[in-house]
Amino acid sequence: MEREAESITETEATGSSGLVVQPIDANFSLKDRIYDSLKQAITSMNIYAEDAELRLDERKLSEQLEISRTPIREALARLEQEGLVHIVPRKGVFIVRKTKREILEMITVWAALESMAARLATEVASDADIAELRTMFAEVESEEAKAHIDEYSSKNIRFHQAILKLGGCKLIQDMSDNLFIHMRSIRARTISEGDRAKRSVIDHMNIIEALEHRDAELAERLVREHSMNLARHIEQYVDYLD
Amino acid sequence: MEREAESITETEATGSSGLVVQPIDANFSLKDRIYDSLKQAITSMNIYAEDAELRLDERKLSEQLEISRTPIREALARLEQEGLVHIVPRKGVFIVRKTKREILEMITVWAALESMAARLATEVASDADIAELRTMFAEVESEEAKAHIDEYSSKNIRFHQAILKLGGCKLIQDMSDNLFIHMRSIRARTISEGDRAKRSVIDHMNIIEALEHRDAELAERLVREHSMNLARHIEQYVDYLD
DNA sequence: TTCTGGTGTATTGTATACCACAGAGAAAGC
DNA sequence: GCTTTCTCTGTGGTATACAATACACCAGAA
Repeated sequence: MEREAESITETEATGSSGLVVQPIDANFSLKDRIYDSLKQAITSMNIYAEDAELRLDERKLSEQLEISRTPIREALARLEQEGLVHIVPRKGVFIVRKTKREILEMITVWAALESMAARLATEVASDADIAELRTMFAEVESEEAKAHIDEYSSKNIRFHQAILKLGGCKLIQDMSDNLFIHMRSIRARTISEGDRAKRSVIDHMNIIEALEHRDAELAERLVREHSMNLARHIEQYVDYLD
Repeated sequence: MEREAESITETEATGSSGLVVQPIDANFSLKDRIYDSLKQAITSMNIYAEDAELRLDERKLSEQLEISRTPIREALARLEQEGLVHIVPRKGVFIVRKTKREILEMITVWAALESMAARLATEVASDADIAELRTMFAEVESEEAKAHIDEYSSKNIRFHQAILKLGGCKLIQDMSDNLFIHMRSIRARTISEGDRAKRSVIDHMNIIEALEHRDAELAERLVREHSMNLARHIEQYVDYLD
């Protein structure tokens, strides 16, 4: 009993008022939180701006976050593996600017994944799920969101994510999400150009109809061509990359 | 200026005028070498064996490799991001055993990527490159490699990698390589079952012909169905996973 | 003045010490 | 003899100290 008292006083001095539930930070280590935090920070900044600061300073980060460099370095190692940053030995950590070619390749992969998802969706998705696409579609089109680029762009992405989800393949979703992260910063600047928004709406409608008719070939083709059109558009008109 | 850069081909512009000492090993830090080493070690072991040791001990590794734990931990962080290992806080580092469902999803993604590569190949690959497939095909079929599972399997993979390469999309190649790493340990055990090897050879020949005829639709479909057949086969007959 | 060489500083790479927690085994109580 | 609890050990998590190197700046000589 005395030993009990001793050990308690030593370890849990802080939360002594009955029933302090603190399971919170148990499952997540610093490394994970820093990873999420950095990823969030990187993806939300415009890395293609002229004055963008692409260098990450470990020491500065450790001071800001009030932790040591070790977990930061592990988080950075993960980010490098994911392709968001590039670590140059003895030089520093730099946020990666994707080249135009890399962007185009990401869109190509995206086209491959989403068209496969659409194909799968014609087999496994429920009628109700497909019907929901129409609701989402109505939202995107009706709200004049086309005027508000940001909003339109994000709803547009959500439409595509919905299709990816309908395929029922978790891996496709995850890989696509990762691609979207890299493309997010440029999508807003491309979707609004020309009459692409209008054509995009038509494409979406056709895709929905193909899914409703359970036409695997057509759904796959429409999704693929829709994405590849974006690639062609970027190839022709975008030149702020590189 | 950028246009200038674009016109220049991506060849390595090493100034080849006398006294090229060494491009230098300075680009590789311990962390990178450990990463490669561990990846190599993990992919070459049979992680589905009953007695497989799935636990990785940081300290033991540091003693074996005669370096400190820090770079090892960074390498492990990268491997975790890649999905090869799973780090459980305060418990340990474990090599990931893919579930049957995950394997099937990887094959699905692979089908999506390779069928897209085949489609692209019909547009961008040179006749010579496609012709080379026949050479490779002959090797695979003739050498009675079918008896030697390992050899046949590796050549089989190389055939598919060749198609992926013909598409000219670097990202597709990289992502597929990553998928192959995860699948390598199970491919050898599936490819030989039943008369799959024979059917596989026929499929390959048909794919080559479709590419030669520049038939994008057919090439894409054949590649996709070839992969999805593997998925169906595994779904039905493989039960040593989970 | 300019070029070369060195030194100093800042920053990353690596090693090591310490901490917190999980799990097993031992010890004690029933 | 069984259960429970405690302690001990081993492991990963974090902090920090030290080493190596890249870059900038400065000094001296041509």
